[in-house]
Amino acid sequence: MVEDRKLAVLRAIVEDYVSTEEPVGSKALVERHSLGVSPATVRNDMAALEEEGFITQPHTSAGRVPTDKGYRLFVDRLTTLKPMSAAEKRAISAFLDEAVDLDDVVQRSVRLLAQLTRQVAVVQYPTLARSTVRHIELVAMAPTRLLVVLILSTGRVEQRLVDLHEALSDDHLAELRTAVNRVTTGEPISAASEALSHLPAELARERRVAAEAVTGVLVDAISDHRSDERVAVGGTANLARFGESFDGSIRPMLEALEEHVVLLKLLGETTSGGTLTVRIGHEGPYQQLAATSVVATGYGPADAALATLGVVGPTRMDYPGSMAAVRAVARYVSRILDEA
Amino acid sequence: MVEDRKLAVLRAIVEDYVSTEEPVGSKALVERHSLGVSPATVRNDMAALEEEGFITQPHTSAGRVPTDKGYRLFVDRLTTLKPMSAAEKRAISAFLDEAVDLDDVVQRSVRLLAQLTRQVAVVQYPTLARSTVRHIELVAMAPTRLLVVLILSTGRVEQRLVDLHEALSDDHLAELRTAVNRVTTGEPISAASEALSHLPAELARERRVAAEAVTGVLVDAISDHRSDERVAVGGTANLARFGESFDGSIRPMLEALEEHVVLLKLLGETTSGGTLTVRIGHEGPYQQLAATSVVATGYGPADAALATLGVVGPTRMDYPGSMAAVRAVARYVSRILDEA
DNA sequence: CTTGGCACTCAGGCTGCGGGAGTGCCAGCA
DNA sequence: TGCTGGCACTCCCGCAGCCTGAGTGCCAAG
Repeated sequence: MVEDRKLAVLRAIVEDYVSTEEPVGSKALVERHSLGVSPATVRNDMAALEEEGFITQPHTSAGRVPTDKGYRLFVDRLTTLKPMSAAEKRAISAFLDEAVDLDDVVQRSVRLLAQLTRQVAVVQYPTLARSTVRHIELVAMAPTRLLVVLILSTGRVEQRLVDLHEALSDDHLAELRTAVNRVTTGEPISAASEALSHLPAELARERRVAAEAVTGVLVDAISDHRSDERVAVGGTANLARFGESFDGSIRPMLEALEEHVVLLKLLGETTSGGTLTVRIGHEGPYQQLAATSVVATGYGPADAALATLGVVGPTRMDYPGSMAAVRAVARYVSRILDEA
Repeated sequence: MVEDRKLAVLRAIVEDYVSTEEPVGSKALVERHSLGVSPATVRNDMAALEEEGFITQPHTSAGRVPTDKGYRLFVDRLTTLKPMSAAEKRAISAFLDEAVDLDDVVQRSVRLLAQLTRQVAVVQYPTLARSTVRHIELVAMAPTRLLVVLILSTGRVEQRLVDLHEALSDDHLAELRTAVNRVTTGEPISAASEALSHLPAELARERRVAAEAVTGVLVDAISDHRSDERVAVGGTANLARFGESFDGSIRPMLEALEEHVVLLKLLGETTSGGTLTVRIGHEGPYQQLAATSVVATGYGPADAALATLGVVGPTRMDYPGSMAAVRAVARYVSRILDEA
């Protein structure tokens, strides 16, 4: 009973602090939330909550502010993430449906997420690791020059130019094309890579050199994890709104947003299934970003997430809203990718 | 003679102000620059410069600060942009040479430019408008589903899925592939688009439906100027360094960086040939960004620039350095694109 | 045209002083 | 045992005033 009220008080503190950005006092609390008790009672509860480390005072005679531990409790036990309204759902769905290709899907998602949450949004491009090869195309650009196009199941397209030592006839080219597609189509990229590297040995000697050049570049493109590190970022302008929420400077934040590797680490392990990950302040891997929280989730087919998307903001952020938005966007994106 | 000294004073003011970010007074000036005259003399010159509108005082009894007009004069007449050092050149060249594809070139350029200038760098992706069609590939993904891949001379690759109403035999597919390539290869995209839209009419009736679907999607992809609006942005973290250089808030700046259309307008008309464009403060199209300057130039083949790249920063920026860096990067990027 | 001298101005840092929001504690009451 | 009103206490914050120092404009002399 008393415990329940203490939690209600904590919830009220978090909500008020998030919306006003100012330490919240006992009097203001009872006025704005109908707790049914007097300020004095609330003060007692607050003292207890402070004792337990959920809230703190910036200085004597100031109101209380949630600690990271307080936010954690709030997120774990006090949050019911309100579902998106029907109108919002329609808007999301309509906006994402207009996307013409993978790039566009990612761009749109990041914009959408930034707008919905009014925070900085981050969307990782679908990882290569889980995709399968859809098709490989070889195009002769010049007698000794080939364009190699690699198309993956996620819609990602990689292309490379290959210079050959000697000209390749159309027939040999067709043969090679058939061969590489035969061993790779439908395969996950790891298997494809494996198969490709064995391929030249199976061919007649005179084609082997050309084949090696082509498979070499393909293996290279496949194992090039550059694209695993790609992320799209949006809503940076929202940082300005927070001004001093990040104790002092938004600099570390801006730096993190530039370093995609850092961002990915922030987003954390990609979780599959609808699991939302919430990292609050110091829980994250970077000292510099102790005033920063992350709400993220994986997206892609239910059983095997392709990548992660989420929002990054000050610890004093609207968790229920952000969580709902992140989950909703992840769902819609997953669906879109599934259809394509 | 006197005029010359006045200009020297202006230059000194700009240089000092840029490096210290503080209004510069007559005494400090003669100490740091060997002007060979006394502070009193400098004061007279300053009064004249202020009269003419090149400098201003934030308030009485403060030092002087250059006005936009002052920067303009500095850039137009007082700047000798020092060439990059040999080491810098090598570094630039080496870094850009590692790029594997167009995307990578752009990404690397933007990073490089941001590092060299310690400002926010912006690189526009090569426009479609001036590119020619290199190849079109049609790949059957399923009996009634085609993947259409459009490869342009700049290295850009667009891909679209097309659903057909009825299955297309391999022969017909090959025929169609030959046909679309015949009328488009090597053509600039405007001509290619034109040619494609006439193509179906030339074909036998039973192939026309499929052809229309394919050419339709191609024309669509070609005339889709989405990609003309694409830009890469880097070095945002440098904004933090400037803190209050943008009178008050970096917000408008952050917003501009998100809106690619705005950014492109900021960069301005793409100029061909080595011409550097410098926009200072209010000269730009946006009221909001009156404290912002842009140094930009076109890149691509000497006669026909493909797109623009540059840096964006506070009006109090290092113009000679930025200009040199922008020019150098533009040159190297042009060369790389030429080779590819 | 330059220079040293001089009086003047004013932003910014420092100090001191309430006001007010908020707290902790305590005694009384249900 | 838990809630409540009262009360003394703390201390941030905003405001007013002071003062210093950098910087200026003007002037008369070289």
